Amino acid sequence: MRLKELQTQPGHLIRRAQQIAVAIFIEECAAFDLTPVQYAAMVAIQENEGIDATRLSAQIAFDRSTLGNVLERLEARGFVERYASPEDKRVKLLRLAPQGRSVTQHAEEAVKRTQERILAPLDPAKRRVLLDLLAQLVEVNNDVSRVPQRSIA
Amino acid sequence: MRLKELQTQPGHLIRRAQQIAVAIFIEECAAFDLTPVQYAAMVAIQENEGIDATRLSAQIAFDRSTLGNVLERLEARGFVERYASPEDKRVKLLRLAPQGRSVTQHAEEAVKRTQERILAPLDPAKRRVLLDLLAQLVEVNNDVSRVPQRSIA
DNA sequence: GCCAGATTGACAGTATACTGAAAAACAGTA
DNA sequence: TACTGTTTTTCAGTATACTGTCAATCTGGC
Repeated sequence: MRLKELQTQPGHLIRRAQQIAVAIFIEECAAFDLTPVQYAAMVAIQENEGIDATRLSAQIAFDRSTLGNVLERLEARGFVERYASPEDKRVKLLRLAPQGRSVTQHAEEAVKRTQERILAPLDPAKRRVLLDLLAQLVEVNNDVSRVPQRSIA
Repeated sequence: MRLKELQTQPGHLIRRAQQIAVAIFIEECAAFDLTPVQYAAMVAIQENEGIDATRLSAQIAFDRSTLGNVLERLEARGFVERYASPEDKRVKLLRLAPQGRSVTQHAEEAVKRTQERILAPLDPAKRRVLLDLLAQLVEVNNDVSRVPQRSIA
């Protein structure tokens, strides 16, 4: 395949879009030193206090192993607390520490700006179309990536 | 922000799409043990024999540090050769080894299948729209990510 | 010819993202 | 109760992706 052709393929365009989306996020959230993944994890934990890591990974579509490292860093920074489940000794439950709640709240504006900047090149009608198409693509292919889908109790 | 809302934002959808696109690529190209990045690098080197790593990184929108590691692995597998430039002692030039040419050629069908599978959830009209919108988004935001744009001689 | 600034490749460090394996703990059944 | 199979976490290993830094080298202006 020619390079020119490869650059018009969905794989390449999606990879570039991801690079750009992350770069904008890091830029906007520099004051909080947060990554997209860390922010999503904290939002999900806040809404599901006492969730365990496996179920959390399904909620935000992370690889389970990756999430372990993310949580370790968030715990080290005092944003997330892990505590043993009283019912199941294998499980560690998750909740936001006060600092984590504070950071998540203060970063919200920056996250909103991030999402706007990602779509800025498109007019409003096209933005809706793009989000709609991406949502379809992700939903139908949902079971392709390793992310667990099962038992989101 | 609510988790439900976050999951409809471009950042999340693009990240999921990237996870899915890579997973499909790895699956389709399992016989060749190639990643999307490695394949793109070899296609670009094949078309630009004697290119150096910095210019290559601009062609395929890689971070230069990342590309160094990718090339190291490709060289170790005997797919790519690095040789000193006769004109500039700082520079190492790149070319495909015979094995690299062979693998690139044989993987082409699998790569095409990959791109089709990524877009499979959408009907042909929507596929064109999605690719068009992503291309716009990527082009306008091209200078956001760290990837070098300059001096694509 | 010489020097200041730029370029190139390499390196160390951090953060996703995945595979595969292992140990601990659990649940259901015989 | 003992056994089997599953679940949960953790670990080691690999591959992008980025930041920042460094030494070697090149280039342009003097």
